[in-house]
Amino acid sequence: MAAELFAEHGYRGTTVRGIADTAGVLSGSLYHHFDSKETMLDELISQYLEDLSAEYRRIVAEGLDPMTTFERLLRAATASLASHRAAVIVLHNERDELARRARFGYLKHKDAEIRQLWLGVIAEGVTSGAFRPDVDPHLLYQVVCDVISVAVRWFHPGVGLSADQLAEQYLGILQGIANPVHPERDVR
Amino acid sequence: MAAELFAEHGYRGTTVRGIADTAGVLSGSLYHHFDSKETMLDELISQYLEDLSAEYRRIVAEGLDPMTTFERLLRAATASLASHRAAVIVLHNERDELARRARFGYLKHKDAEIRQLWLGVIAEGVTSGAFRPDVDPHLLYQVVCDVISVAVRWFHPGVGLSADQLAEQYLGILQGIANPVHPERDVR
Amino acid sequence: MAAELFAEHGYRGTTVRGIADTAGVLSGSLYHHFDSKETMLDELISQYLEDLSAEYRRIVAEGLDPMTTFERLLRAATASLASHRAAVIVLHNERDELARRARFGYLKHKDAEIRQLWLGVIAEGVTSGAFRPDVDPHLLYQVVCDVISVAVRWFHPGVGLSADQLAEQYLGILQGIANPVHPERDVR
Amino acid sequence: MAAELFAEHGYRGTTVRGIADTAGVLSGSLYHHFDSKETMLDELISQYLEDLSAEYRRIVAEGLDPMTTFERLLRAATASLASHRAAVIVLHNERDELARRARFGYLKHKDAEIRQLWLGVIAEGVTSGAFRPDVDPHLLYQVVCDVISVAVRWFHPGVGLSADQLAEQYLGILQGIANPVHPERDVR
DNA sequence: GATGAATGAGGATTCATTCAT
DNA sequence: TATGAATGAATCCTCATTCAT
Repeated sequence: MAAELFAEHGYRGTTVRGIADTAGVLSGSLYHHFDSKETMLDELISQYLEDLSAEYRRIVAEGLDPMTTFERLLRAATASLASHRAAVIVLHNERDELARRARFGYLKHKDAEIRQLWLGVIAEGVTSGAFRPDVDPHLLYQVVCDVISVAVRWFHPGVGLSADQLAEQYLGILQGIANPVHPERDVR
Repeated sequence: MAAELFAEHGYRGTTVRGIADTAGVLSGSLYHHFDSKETMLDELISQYLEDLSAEYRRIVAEGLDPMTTFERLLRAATASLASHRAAVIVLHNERDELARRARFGYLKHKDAEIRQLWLGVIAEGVTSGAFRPDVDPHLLYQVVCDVISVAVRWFHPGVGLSADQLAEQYLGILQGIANPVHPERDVR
Repeated sequence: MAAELFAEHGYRGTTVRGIADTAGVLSGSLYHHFDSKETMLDELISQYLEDLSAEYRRIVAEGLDPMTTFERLLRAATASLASHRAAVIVLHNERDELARRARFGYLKHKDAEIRQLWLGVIAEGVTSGAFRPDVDPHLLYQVVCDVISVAVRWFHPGVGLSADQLAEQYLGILQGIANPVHPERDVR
Repeated sequence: MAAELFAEHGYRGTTVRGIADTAGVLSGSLYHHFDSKETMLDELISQYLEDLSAEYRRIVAEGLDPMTTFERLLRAATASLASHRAAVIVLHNERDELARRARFGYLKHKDAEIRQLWLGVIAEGVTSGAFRPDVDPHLLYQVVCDVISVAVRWFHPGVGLSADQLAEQYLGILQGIANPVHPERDVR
């Protein structure tokens, strides 16, 4: 309930009274369930990051080849746009602001963890010759992150593309990363 | 001065007093120069959109082939990340909120104008065979927009990549849009 | 509480903090009970006009002769100086200012309604011969309004004249409106 | 220039910048001509009271009979509605507020002076039998004051009644004060 | 004399949070 | 657990006044 409001109006733009109204109670009553407005935000975001990184670890643990793993990670990422839509929006919008608060120090660590995971896959792809040798892993990761997190603004599961179709479109556009002289050139 | 604060803390998160402090005056003094906090935001954004769309029109008016025009548009876009950094950030973060206010009704019109301009170039590229026939112009435009506007969060002109180098990296990653059977395949 | 302050210092001259102080709370607390300072003013004035015009309609509905009806209206008017003292003062002082605001558009309509009611009684008095034939109904109504609304500045119920005695004094002074050749000349 | 604004929007409702705009200068420039906003108000009001009481004294000094003197005073009063329109409005609206400030202590004295002058004429009228014996001089004076000062709200010299015609209308309505058994009954 | 930027004390309003009932 | 009145700090904005140019 708070999640959707945070997503739509921003954390600052959402009032506790607004959340209470949406929940059908009075604002004072919310404080029997939450310590503070900030706690609601924290639960939303930490839950999302926990789910996402768990899914990523699961995929990598399968030990498939780099291109396939990359593809699965991308599908997991687009899937999260549907399953954790509000959290993705909020985190994207408020990340900088939150990073300044001690309470959200875990953002940096989770970020680093997830980044390492992707970078490992990409680096392996370059090393193994599956990706073009001139792909900059950091930039590629950045672009993937950007494209995913920002897509949440116009991507509506159930309308138009599905999460998987979106992933496939991205893979198509990203054809450029595959090594043209590599035997399994087509990303899909 | 207000621009950087809006970019860093968001419109809501920026106080008029904070702007005044940054400018080295008292908060009341700002009102000699601006009607309101909202006016400062408006000037920042409308100026940026004016500059950007003027540059885009200039490029299209040159009448070069679609792939070259696309490349130039992309370079202009990344260049704006340096020249209008704060405005890009603010617009990206506040667009939804602002779109609800009558005063910022022009956002919708400017958006549509710029979108038409890009879509025209992409469509021409597909028609002429320069781009792959299965490129979805709307999705490609969306991805370009997303990638550019979100890159502003980590792209710092003067540190690492230049704006032009960033554009080239993007073009590399976007190789996939070029038609492999087309004589002039390489994007660059 | 706000009413007395509006009456004494004017709407502009009354601060929300002043109202809160008088009520023994902090200024923010008032906003649990009122949307805004303007709303407090609105409630005060609209309630008064509602009460007054209801009383006037009741009197006219009795269908008594014009001079008696006129007298009763005048008594109702002076009575309102006691029962709605603050509202009368505020409305008198702020009318012009308020009439410019859309929210108080009803002032014009209520004014017209009450004016029509009085003019009807006066006109009937002139037609029936109870009032002097050269009485100008509009001017007479204006004078009555003026005298009543301005009397609120020095008239204090419980000190000196009662509201009814004030009405009688006015009727005495207004003897001039009665038709000297009419059988029931004395106003009282 | 300030006078009309004070009259139209009230003292508090008039800004120094507004006065300056009307005068075609910038607000800072006004302070070469006036100490303060309050001084502008003071000059307006004290000038008016000076002119009015001088005129009243001149009339009384003629030594005519009470009814004629009363009539002349009334004409002088209505004439002031045209000649000192803004001042009449402002004084009427702000009197209570001003009376609390030391600077405007002279208001009380001028008021008392003018009141004594009218009361003397009325009392002489009652004593001499020109006025009805049951006329309450204080109330009559009050009514005259009220009617005059409040008429300024709807009376516009040059439109409809002239100041003199207004005085005559009032005299007609006030017929009731004349002693019916007195030889010179008609007020006019 | 005029300018216009700057002052600084307020003013109305918002809102997360508390707490007695 | 829910209520809703109260808090109090913070916010945007206004405006009479000053003063260097």
